[in-house]
Amino acid sequence: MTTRTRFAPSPTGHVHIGNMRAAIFNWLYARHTGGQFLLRVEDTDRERSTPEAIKTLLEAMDWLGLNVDEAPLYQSARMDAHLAAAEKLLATGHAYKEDKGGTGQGECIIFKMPGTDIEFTDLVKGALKKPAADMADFVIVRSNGTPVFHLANVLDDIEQKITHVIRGDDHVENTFRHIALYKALGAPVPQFAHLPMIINAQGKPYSKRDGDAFVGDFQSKGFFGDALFNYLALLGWSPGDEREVMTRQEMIDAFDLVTVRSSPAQMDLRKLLWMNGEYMRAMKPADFAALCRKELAAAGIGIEGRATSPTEPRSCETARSERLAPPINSESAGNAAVFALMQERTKLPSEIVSAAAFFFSDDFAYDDKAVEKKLSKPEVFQTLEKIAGILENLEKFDAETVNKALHDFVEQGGLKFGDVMPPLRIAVSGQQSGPDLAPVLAILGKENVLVRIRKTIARFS
RNA sequence: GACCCCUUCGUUCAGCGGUUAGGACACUAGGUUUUCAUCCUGGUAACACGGGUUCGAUUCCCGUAGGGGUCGCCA
Repeated sequence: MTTRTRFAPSPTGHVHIGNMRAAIFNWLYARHTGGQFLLRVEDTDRERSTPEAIKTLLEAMDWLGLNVDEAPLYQSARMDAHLAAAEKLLATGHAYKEDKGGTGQGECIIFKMPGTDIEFTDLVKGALKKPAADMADFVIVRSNGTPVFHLANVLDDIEQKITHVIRGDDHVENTFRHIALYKALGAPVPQFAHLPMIINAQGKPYSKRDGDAFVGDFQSKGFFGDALFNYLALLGWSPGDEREVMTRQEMIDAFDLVTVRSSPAQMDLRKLLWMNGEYMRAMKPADFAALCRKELAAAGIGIEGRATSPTEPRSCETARSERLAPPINSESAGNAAVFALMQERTKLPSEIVSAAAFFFSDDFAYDDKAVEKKLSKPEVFQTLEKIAGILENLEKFDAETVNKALHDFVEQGGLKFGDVMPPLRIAVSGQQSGPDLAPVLAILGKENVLVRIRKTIARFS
């Protein structure tokens, strides 16, 4: 018998990270066992289950690569079947009608617990047992005629032939009731695996106020679906060895439910960030370049020529002449060099713009603190002037040549690197930190570097 | 309150009767670098507590404490 797992969320417009981890474990288990992974949309709450909410859900799954093997089952379409089953339970004596609480709202249908102890072996928590005395009968159809979660959930799992119910810890108590339902319905009881919750630093369920709690939050911040998947898979599970950054296939191969931990786990956004950086570095240069282009374009920075600033049209010749020399040439080699420099030091796409914009725009902003700290003494400007002179006379302007020229300058002048490099970096980039300076200068090109140095001198001396 | 579950470095995952208790993130000290980041080499840091069982417990059992979950005509 092939395994069939499912993700059964109720669409609310947001997909909680804890829910998504349950989906990931379901997916991983189905793939590991060569079975099927299904989706059931529990959309009986018509208020919240809007088309947009369902779309959000589907997009989140798609983003994380959680492909399903069959068309989703929409619970709202199953009401007749649920009600019919309730009638059957009534007919077989497993349920009865009652005006519970005597509210006068009419009779609801109540499932009669069998009166025996119920036990099952949870795949992650082990043997679990509940005595008959601790379990009360429960409502399966409301007095308004609508089915309750327990009935609908079990019936749909039967309909979808689910063999392994992998879900959140908060459902363990329900499981005893569900097992009784399966038996009364004459259906085989599936295996259960209850996942511990994701908690915050206070040990409470991780929620929105603890930080990013929804899949969409991570997506919009630029995290990769694969990185989040990888991180979440490792929250409560490990392959048994010391691998952490793993491919999908490696995770599928190593996954198992019995090795899932049964204690709650806390989100560590810093480790997620680190992992995202690992995925960033593992990207193909071409893919990373495409990402850079996208980010820069979104920030209004054209990388094939001058900066494109919507507020500053550059058609006027006068305005043009006042601007700096053109930024680096638009040859793809130049861009590729920038991207290569960035790929080594970026963890989130959003960092690209702030760190690399100066390559493409002569309108880069100066870091006030850096200026105050490094460009305050008069002699700094003399030094910059000298450097400009030296660079201007260089025949070649590749990183190696530039690097040697700068080293020679420092040594012959009896200076310290700290007196020379930081001001120069600020002059050409506005920032006090960044990639190796020589390659940066080489990429910018001699003309740009000279103009930027002189503009800096003019502005701050 | 009742019932159930959980408890190894700050976080996370290993360990499944005998280990110098390991890896990763974070932190930190050096190295590399003009700087930040990357990278390399180190370091700090944990078995909640008390009883058993055993030649021997982080590992097994029982308590205690702490934390969490569930007790709806919500899902």
